[in-house]
Amino acid sequence: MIRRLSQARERGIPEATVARLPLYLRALNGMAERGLATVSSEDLAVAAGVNSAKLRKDLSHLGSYGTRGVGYDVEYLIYQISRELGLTQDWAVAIVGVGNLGRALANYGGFVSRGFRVAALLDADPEVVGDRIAGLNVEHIDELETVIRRRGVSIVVLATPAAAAQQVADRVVAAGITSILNFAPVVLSVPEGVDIRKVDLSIELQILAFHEQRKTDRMTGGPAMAEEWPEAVDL
Amino acid sequence: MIRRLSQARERGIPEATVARLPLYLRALNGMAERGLATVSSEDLAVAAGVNSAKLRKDLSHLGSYGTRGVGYDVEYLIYQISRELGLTQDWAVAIVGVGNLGRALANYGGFVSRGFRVAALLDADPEVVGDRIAGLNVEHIDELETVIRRRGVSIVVLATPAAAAQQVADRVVAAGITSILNFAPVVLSVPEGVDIRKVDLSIELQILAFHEQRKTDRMTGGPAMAEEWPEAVDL
DNA sequence: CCCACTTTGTGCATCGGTTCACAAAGGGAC
DNA sequence: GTCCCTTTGTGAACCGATGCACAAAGTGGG
Repeated sequence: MIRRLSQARERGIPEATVARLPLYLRALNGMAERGLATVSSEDLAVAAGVNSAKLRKDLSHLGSYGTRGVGYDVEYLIYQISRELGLTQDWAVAIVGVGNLGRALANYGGFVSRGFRVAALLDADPEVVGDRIAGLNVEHIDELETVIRRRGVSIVVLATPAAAAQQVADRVVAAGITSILNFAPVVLSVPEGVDIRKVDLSIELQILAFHEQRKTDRMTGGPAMAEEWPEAVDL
Repeated sequence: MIRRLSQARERGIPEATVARLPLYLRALNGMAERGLATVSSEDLAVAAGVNSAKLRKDLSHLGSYGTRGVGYDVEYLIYQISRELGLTQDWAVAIVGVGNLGRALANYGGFVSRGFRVAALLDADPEVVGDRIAGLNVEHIDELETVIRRRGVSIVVLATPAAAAQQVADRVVAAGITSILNFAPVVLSVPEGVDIRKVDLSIELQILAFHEQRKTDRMTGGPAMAEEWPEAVDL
């Protein structure tokens, strides 16, 4: 018996591929809205901003969903990617920390794109507890464990000050959460098995600055070449 | 003549290393505040959440700044990394799009950590133009080119709706900007030589969902294994 | 001055990811 | 049915990044 499906599906999609699937999904949704029925790897690759060989290899990790000579069925591919990413179920998300950023996240519409639902907002500041934001009541951080349990929260977004993040992380992990999106500028330490993704504005800016500096250096003929430590520290 | 410095500094720090330098810098700043004079690669690596061999290799790309048997001088290393990242000069940043997110960014203190200064806020909505946010006047997007030129803006943060992002990107590029931090959920197309970094909440959540699903699948004995396309589309 | 100990810097093996380039597969015309 | 055209799926070469493991370099004690 020749197994036609799932030659490459014995559990294990490369991390780099997983990170691109949401991109493909977004491009596909745009195409579906514009009424396209099928799309070639070339066109989809352009829309997603990657090269077509990479796109095909990525999709091949999910299964063999294209038709040679034709391309991919847009709706079908949307379904397959959504399923693979786990977006056919809906995920209850709790946001901890309702400062400027937390508020922005709560109100961010596209964030509830598909599959995600903000189920709770929590904060430690009695000043904001009770406020109504994006149709939700802000609850006190003391309710954290209860809220997670009662509302089936499985993903927590940390938008707290840096100083509070580790402490909150410990509590949500203790409450059984294994997926955290961290906006606080700290390195969180969590037990194995807990996934953390980090978004850090400051780091992104610094990376840009590095490249920007290099670009302007090039124009002005390189850096001062022997820019030394201001004090008299000789190597 | 044996060149003692810059064996490995002939222009070209790996991208992966650049992305970690800000992490090291943050950890080092914390240590400097606590009064530490020197630090070993092992300790710094733990603080930054990486492994020590990687840390040493990263630092070796900047030069040979450690002392065997001792470690690294905290202040000196802070200076070297800052210089390499271009943080010894200050960068004027403009934020375009003053919705919830733009506001949060403008107010985000740690963002002006060192070297960055929000020099302008711009928006297309006459409703918000003129508002005072984080000590700055919100200006109309028509002023974009003027503001960039007059205030020496070299990094632009896009926090506009998805639909407006490409158009704004075209304008800032035309105005000479080559570094963009994009928060809008679109793939921007820009000429070669322009650096774009993208922050996308929705994508991060989807990646988390993927892993979360996999974890729960494992517990319940794998996915339904032959979960098919709902309609009668036979492969 | 010498020895024991610490810690850096790096050569090397390895791994994961990207890209090329092409055989295999399907569609459509005649 | 046959031929030609399009497009997928993938083997294989390549490239950058990671991690091990150790020699080289420095410190401090006696």
